[in-house]
Amino acid sequence: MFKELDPLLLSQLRLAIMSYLMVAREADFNLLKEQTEATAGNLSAQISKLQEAGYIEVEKTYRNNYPLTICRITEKGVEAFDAFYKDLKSYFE
Amino acid sequence: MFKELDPLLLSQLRLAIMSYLMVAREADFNLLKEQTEATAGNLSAQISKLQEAGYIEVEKTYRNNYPLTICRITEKGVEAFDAFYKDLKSYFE
DNA sequence: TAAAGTAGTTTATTTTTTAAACCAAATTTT
DNA sequence: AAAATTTGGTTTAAAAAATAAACTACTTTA
Repeated sequence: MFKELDPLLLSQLRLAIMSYLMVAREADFNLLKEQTEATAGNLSAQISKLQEAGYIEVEKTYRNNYPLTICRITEKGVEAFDAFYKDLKSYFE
Repeated sequence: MFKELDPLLLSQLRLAIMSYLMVAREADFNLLKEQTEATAGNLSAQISKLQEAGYIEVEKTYRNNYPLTICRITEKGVEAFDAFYKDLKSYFE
């Protein structure tokens, strides 16, 4: 009847991060912060969870002498997002 | 960019309950338990939350000497479900 | 009448979320 | 050139949510 929904994507902020990355493919911390309107702490925490799950990869580097965190969606992340969308459909006929 | 998602519906079990009631309009406790494959405790807790929010109305009665809990979706519940679906779309283009 | 089943509710543990505090380095102000 | 502020985050800790397990109350069966 109802499909299991990936709990990692059943979260507004993590879904927004993934949704943005599905299109943009990569984004730095501040861009994600602007796009999702999240607080830095919450964003940092949710990025870590997506990274641990292997849905995104995170590169920590520097730009103009400031730390720069770049997030990229992985193939696994794309698959999880697509599956989530498909599973979600079972809840709306 | 991304719409706020009703936290009450951003829960697998509550969404399943509401999804079922969107079609069936009403269901008793055991039917919901079967349809959603939830444990009784979890179902009881989530029904209470949906009731408190006014998304469903709950009638406690008896049938064949056993307690019978009937859940019905309200107009507010229908609106919330429709709005949730609409808002969710912003995450999938 | 004791055991088992039905229909739930309550309790309590675990997980999640999220705001607030913190850190290190860079920049600006005085 | 200190002191204060800003940037780009991370860590912590308190609050909220999810859920399994225990419990209640009544009924049926053996």
